[in-house]
Amino acid sequence: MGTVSKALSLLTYFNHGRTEIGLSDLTRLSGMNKATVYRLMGEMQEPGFVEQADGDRSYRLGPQVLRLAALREAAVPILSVSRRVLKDLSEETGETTHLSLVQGTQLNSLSHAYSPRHAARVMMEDAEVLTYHGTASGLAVLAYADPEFVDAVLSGPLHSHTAATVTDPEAIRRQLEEVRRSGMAQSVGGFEAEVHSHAVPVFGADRQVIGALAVAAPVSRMTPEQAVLIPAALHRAGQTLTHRIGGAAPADYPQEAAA
Amino acid sequence: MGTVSKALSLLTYFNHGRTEIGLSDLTRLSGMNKATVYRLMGEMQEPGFVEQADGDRSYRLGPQVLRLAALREAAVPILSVSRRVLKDLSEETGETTHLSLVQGTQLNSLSHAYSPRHAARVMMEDAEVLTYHGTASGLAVLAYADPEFVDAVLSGPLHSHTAATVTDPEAIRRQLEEVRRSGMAQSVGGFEAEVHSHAVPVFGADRQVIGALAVAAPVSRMTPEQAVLIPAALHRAGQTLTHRIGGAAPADYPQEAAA
DNA sequence: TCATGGTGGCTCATTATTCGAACCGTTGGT
DNA sequence: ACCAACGGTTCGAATAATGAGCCACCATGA
Repeated sequence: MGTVSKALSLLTYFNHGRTEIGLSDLTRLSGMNKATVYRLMGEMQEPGFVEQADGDRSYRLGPQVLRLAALREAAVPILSVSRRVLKDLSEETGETTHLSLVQGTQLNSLSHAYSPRHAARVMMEDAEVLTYHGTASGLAVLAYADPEFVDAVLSGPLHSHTAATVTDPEAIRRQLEEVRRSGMAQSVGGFEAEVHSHAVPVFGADRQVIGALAVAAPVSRMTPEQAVLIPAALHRAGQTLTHRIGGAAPADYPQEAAA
Repeated sequence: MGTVSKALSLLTYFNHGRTEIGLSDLTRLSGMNKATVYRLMGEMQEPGFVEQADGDRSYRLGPQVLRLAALREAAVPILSVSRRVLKDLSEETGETTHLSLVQGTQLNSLSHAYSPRHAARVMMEDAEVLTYHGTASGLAVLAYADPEFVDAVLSGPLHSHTAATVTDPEAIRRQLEEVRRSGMAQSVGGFEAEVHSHAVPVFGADRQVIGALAVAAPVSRMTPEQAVLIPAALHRAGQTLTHRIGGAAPADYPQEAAA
């Protein structure tokens, strides 16, 4: 592994539960040498990609990443475009909606919207890591990903989030077939109990899947009416989003909602 | 310079005018060897920090930076907090307001708000690089920065944006004295002609200056009434923002607006 | 008082990694 | 057919990364 990859991999240990990490923790998490981690973090600290907290000297992400994110949005305004789509979809369905994007080998939720219609909502956090096998979004992405990528994911360890999580690779492959047929993935309690999620893939300019758009509702609210309305609205919203970001669905992607 | 620094420095060449850069351009901009740039970009591409456009193979920032920015906001919610402060300040003053943050050796505008009161507004873009010597925000930061940092900035080349830009180091130092006395920086046409800017420093938890909050108005609207109202409102907003992000002003920072 | 075990920070001989001139294969303009 | 510029690749030489180990510091506590 190159030095740059090592340095960047250090940044992957930051998440919502761990927004600040000390030097020793970081060496343990990464398995690298302490001096190496120290030097790498020092180098990333100079331009402001990470910074050290005041009290203890633990590291956290720096302000420079905000600048890069703003420029990324300027180049590919996926988040700003998605916010509108998410908001409209939330209002139409009355449920929580969220967008997740493929980033390297992991899938991250990056934007979400709530509907004011119900007090009980499925809560979301941005920058949360979603598993490919245990979420509707993950399945929607896998169904349209490269076969090698699918193999890599399914050959790895498949963690169970709830009792309802499907972890058998063959069963998952059968689910993917079904997703390709309908153009939509579903997961009932696979990631969090009592949550029924629908998800559709979002495509980039090269017809490659880049993420997923999802609606997450409490299972108790999934009435027959909603079970028709949500897939239809979600399918439309997915096509809108793909189109607005300059993307295009592959030729075999179902043009009509058929869940 | 270490390999990691080199890799990260490549990311600094991206800006609003250049959101996609080809390999050759990047080698010219950085002065590095083409093979070096190629390898570095390749390494940053794997985890999704940069990605290659479809048509030509030019590079642009990748989706991973969005995740890091979301986590940075989770750790230090400076942008989300500032949006409220900026909005209130814009409404109170009737003018465009913006927040800029120190990132390594440069100052970047990162968030802004407009007032609906006037059709003619000073327009802003996020992630724009501001000079320290030619903007009110830059002067506000310099006035409270480390002396070594000030020396480094003033010993470098000082570009003229307009005919009114002050580029004489000694004149700038006198301006900084004045800023420290009043707690507020001003620039009339120093960055863009016809724009009168006020700015106050924003401080972090260690009483170090981390950025600046500014109001930018057309010179034609800077009536005597506004010339009193803006500094007062800005001064208050700066203290609010510093406080809300868990920061603290140094002991010698003026507690009352005195512009 | 003096270990003990934790932290962040740093050194330096060893070694693996990066560097860069030169070279491909394409593309696009003339 | 030519030339120039592009992205991408190679390989010996040179440079930069490595990591065991040390240091200072700060708790805790026997």
